[in-house]
Amino acid sequence: MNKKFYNRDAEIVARDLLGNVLVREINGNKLRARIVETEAYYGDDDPASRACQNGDLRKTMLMRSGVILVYGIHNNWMLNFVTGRKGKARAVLIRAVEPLNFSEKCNGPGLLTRALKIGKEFHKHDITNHKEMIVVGSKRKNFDIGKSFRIGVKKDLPKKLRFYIKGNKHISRK
DNA sequence: AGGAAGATCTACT
DNA sequence: GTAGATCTTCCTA
Repeated sequence: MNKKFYNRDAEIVARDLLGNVLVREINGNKLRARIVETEAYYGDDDPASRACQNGDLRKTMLMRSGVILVYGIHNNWMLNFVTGRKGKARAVLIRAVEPLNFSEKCNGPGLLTRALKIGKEFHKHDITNHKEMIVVGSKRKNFDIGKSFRIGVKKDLPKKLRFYIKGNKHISRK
């Protein structure tokens, strides 16, 4: 997926990311995983996002779209992509993926980063131009998209910002 | 320097 | 269903 793909509102990118394939290359081995669950995060006026505070996370969310943002919480790393126009503070969280050519469980944001060995090293790197991790488009998009409120957040916005592939067995929750 | 909060996961009841 | 582990980041003094 090119930069133009990410250069839209977080909600749109989150929805369009479903079904695409995340390719993680480790020592020449390619692990492929289909994205099945995402969430959109905003900076300003989003009480769930730490980017509504000052700090490195907010700064990163203000960077150009396509930047990888890795956020650590409770001994887990969260994988995000910065979206929207520069200066907008928006990002999409990858909450769950479906393993295609390996077997570790990826039905949760912390689990997938562990299975794919994604850590702080990727913070601020570029997902549209990276040797070890990219997202490739998929034509197989004949599925229904489900919507819900975000999971695990203390204070959510009054809007459904979580998207998932309906009926998929690898989403973190129904 | 210290502390609290946080977008989680696992295990046990 | 509930509790506890465990770590990074940000805020305050």
